[in-house]
Amino acid sequence: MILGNDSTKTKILLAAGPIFAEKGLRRTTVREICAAAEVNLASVNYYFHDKESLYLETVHYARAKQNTRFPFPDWESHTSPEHRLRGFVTTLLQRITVLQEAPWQVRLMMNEVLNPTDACRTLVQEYFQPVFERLLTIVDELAVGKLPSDVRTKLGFAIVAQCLFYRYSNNVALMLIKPSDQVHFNMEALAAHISDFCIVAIKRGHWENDASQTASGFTR
Amino acid sequence: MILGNDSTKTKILLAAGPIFAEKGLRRTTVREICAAAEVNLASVNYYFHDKESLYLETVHYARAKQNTRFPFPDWESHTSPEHRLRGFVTTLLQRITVLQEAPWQVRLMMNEVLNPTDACRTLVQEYFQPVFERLLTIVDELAVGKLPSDVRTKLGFAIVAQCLFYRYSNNVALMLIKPSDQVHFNMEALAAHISDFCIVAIKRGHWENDASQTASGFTR
DNA sequence: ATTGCATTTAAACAGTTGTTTAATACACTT
DNA sequence: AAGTGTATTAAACAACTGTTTAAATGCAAT
Repeated sequence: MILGNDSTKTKILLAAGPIFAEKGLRRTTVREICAAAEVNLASVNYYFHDKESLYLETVHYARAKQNTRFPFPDWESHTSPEHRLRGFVTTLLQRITVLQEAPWQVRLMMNEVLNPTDACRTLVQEYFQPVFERLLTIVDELAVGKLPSDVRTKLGFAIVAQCLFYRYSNNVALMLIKPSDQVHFNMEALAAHISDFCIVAIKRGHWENDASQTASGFTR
Repeated sequence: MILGNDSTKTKILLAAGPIFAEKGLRRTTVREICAAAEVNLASVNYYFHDKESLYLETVHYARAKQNTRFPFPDWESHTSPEHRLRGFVTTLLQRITVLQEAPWQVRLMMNEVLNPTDACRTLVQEYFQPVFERLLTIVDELAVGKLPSDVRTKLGFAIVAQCLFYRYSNNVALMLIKPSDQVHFNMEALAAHISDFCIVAIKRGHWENDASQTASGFTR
């Protein structure tokens, strides 16, 4: 069945997205969705069986949409890993940043990360996993030697963590930043800082062996 | 008024904490709290006026309690900043980690960070701010030169971000870690890795000037 | 025109929610 | 013993929830 943008089913789907994203599954009411979609109250149950099934379809729709927006750059082969990482971090920040009023698709997926429902597993497999693998290849190129599998993952997490921080903890972060400094926390500056921070750590750290480097290299 | 542990008011306060922490303000019901506290349904409104006021008092209580548990070590003056950072990261991870079944006080405060209510501002001022300042003094000692104010904050965020990641994104992280690697993601190993990662980046990076180091130092 | 079927609609249902009420029980003072 | 103020209780209230129902509507095929 091909659905036009004005069909009742798609009207519901499009209206439900932003509302679910803002208030989560539990706090949004079917009545609110139907009012926004300008359809009858019973339509949700008619087309989606129940509220939760509509939510699952909404998450699926959000993921599909977000794949085409802010695509990761397709670098030429001679691009340095430093440049690639900078591009990766920039794109990731663009996708998730709250500063520029993140689209509801992002909010929806973030909610899934923080408070997973049944939609979370496929979200990771089909959306996060490929992106993360891509990041890890950059990490491999940056590192001097071959990385142990777990260290590789930890380094990838370190990069992602810093990007996510400015989304999850944005409210608190703003309270901890001196007002006169807030100019320096725009997206470009943050992307540059995070990239530089991780590049230094990955290139200069000794990650080849599992053992901690603190015990050997640092004074107590 | 001095309240015994068996008074109705404290019974409510103690019962409400874990429930609010697990389900958030909206999804917990007054009936559930009263059942857990073994008090009458009307007692919440009698002692706390309404549900939200009880929630605010619960957050306040949680913050007060958490200050005494997992205290940050009081290092001797000759302790190296590397060692202090390791201790800081370890304590922070201990406080917030989900692996060891975080106490409800932590969950409650995390919920406030992600979905701030009126309780968030005082939480930051009286709890997060002092801890963060403490971290920044360690960062200052680690860095080679004097840090610009905004860079100082960014470096502090970098450390906090990596600790928070393993709490906020724990579910997703577990799906991205190879099963055979999961042994290496225990608390001690993570604390060591995060510390080492940040120590290398802070000590070896050139953070004195505002300008990005990528443009000058890295090849394209 | 009539049939058949998908869609839409208003209304009702059954359950849960936070809050209020009015009656009762209790401890303490006078 | 009577009075007073606090604490507790069961019940009810009013609003809101997701879902269901049964009737009405639209519309293409017969």
